[in-house]
Amino acid sequence: MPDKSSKREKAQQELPAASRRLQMADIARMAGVSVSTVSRALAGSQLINEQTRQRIADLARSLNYSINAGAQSLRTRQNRTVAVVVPLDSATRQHVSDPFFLSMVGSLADALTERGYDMLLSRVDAEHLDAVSRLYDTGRAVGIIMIGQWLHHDQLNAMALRRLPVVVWGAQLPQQLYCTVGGDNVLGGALATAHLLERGRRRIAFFGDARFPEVAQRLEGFLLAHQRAGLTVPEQLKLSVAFAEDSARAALKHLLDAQIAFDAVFACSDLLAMTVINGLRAVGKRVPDDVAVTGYDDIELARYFHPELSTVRQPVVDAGRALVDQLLKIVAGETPESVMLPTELVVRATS
Amino acid sequence: MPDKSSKREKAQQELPAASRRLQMADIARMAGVSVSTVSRALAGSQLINEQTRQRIADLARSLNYSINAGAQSLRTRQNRTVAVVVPLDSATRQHVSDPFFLSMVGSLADALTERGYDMLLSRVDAEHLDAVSRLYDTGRAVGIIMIGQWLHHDQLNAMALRRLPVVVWGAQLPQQLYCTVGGDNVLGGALATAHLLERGRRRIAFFGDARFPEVAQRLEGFLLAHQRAGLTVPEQLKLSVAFAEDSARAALKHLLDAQIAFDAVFACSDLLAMTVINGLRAVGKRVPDDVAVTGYDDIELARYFHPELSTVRQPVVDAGRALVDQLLKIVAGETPESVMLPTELVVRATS
DNA sequence: ATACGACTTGCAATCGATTGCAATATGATC
DNA sequence: GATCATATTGCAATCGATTGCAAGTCGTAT
Repeated sequence: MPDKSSKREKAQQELPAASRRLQMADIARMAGVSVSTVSRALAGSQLINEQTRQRIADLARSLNYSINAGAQSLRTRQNRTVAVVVPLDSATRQHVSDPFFLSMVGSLADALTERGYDMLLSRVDAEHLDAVSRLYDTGRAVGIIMIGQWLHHDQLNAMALRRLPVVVWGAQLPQQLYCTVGGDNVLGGALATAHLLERGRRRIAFFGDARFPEVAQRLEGFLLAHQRAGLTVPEQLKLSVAFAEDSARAALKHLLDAQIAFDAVFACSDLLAMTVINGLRAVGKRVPDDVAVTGYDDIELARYFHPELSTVRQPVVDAGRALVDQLLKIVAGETPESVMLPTELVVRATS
Repeated sequence: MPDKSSKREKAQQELPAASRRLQMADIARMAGVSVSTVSRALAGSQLINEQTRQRIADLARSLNYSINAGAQSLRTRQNRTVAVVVPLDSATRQHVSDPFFLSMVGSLADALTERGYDMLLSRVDAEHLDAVSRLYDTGRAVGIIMIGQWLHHDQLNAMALRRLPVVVWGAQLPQQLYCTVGGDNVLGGALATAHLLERGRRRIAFFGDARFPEVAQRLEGFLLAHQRAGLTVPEQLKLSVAFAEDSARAALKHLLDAQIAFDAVFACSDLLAMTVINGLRAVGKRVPDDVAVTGYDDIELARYFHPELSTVRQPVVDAGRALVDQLLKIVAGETPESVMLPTELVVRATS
């Protein structure tokens, strides 16, 4: 090759070949063919002679060569990466470490792996949720799965309007432009409540922060079950409790201090339920004899708890699959419906 | 522009501009400057007139434009993504769902976010661990963090030989070519054991699978503590227990059925410990009165357990930071030492 | 009026792959 | 032996950005 080379990009040439990342041109040179042929061979094109193809494939494998993802996706305009976003609460500066969300991440990782997708995991400040779109705008991911809609209904709608491929784990809301996958929270709330009522409990305290859509729906189910039983719920028993340990402890303390009678607690997460049970135990109340408690989520450790926790199961594995399925549909240009997954009550020992 | 255009790539032009992903050329056209200028403006180059820069930046922001990551990393040969790998056990076809690993993922996500890196999360079949290198070979990630070395010491060494930037959460081993970050397992094992001995326990059962390097070291500490106290451990009390619930249950059943006396259990994970405690309770043994139990990891739920679990804390947050730090050093061309993080005993109610 | 330097901006090559079309080799057909 | 269809392979443009160098503008000193 004559002096067509410029002195522009110099670093490359001077490095010892060994320490450079292998690229298609290297394979081509070693195989004595052109880059096009290597590209086609590795893509399994019919155009390439079977022997050549095999030879190139073997060579590439033996050298541990793999195609540069950036270059490939640049040229083909596609990639196989999905962004999963776990919003973190900047207000409390605390990381969303609820085991339920973590297990959802695990389930998503599996579902994506099954389908040959990679997962880009981001924690994003819930206040700057729009930063999420960057993951898509930069072409890093073909779509976004958000775990938890929290208080961000409007922002999510805005994102959907911008035509961002996004699916959200959460509740279905009226006026919702984005696709959600979630459990049947009304049913879940109703099931747990009806169960407690059936057990003869009449003063069931609700522990949850109804600003969150999912919790609001569970509250709705809670009230519905009472209504069906011809009962009304005193305001005192509807406690606004954040998904945080001290919040649950404070609420329990409030009930006890104010001497508000209650014989059951419907907690909106298993962690809340466990905190409540431990708090009750600390003041000498027995579970479920004095107070029955149900949780929500059915995290793995609910079975390990003592007494084993009665709870409403969220189908994490199905959820992971469904979230991925719906997202891929959106990516494929469809506009899939939101999905509501079946929810079931798991009665164990705390109720 | 004259007829220099070919009919090759046609899709692009015909699409309504709205549905196409915005690119630098669009911004350039709208701002009435060249692509180079936009590139420099967005990169904050001093070469660009401040007003122009501001104008372009505003335009880009208002249009929600962000630079295509693939093209950028192709050109600059760098990117800000780290792959985190959670091996999954293909033998049992079971997903590694231990809360400890999940919380490590969370901690890594935080540590990476702090440093402006994205996290690519993969679950990889432990049998085909070499697939991991693909994440690097394809240029998708600048380096790899493996959570758990399991039984793959040799494969990890091989990867290090291939000069893959990789850091592993696990134990330091002799002849180790890769960088690890881990707790002081020998110390951890010794601390818990010494504590149980101090409490007057003399027949402590060890629950763990010593094929795993970390567990082997905990066993070493376990034996060391006995030795220091002038005691020896009967073989019967060293039980090989996998990180799985049924395995723990079976081991406990074996102890009881064979009427092997024991007054304490040192379990190599909190999940194991909880399983043991529940099993003991099922047969009417009291914890810690009849049998004291300590776990390992100090997962968040250890505090929620009843009785609250005594355990050896693994510093998950520091671990995340350290793993990231070491990896970035490797990426920067250094060859950092392995890190051993401090380990402490947390005495709660089960011992 | 000319020249020179300081600022700004644009041109065009480049990153590592993919792919339409042209080019070549091979064998079959007449 | 010339022609043509078929099977393989290579050339060169392209994806969306970055960046060295050239070129342009403007003010001012000569």
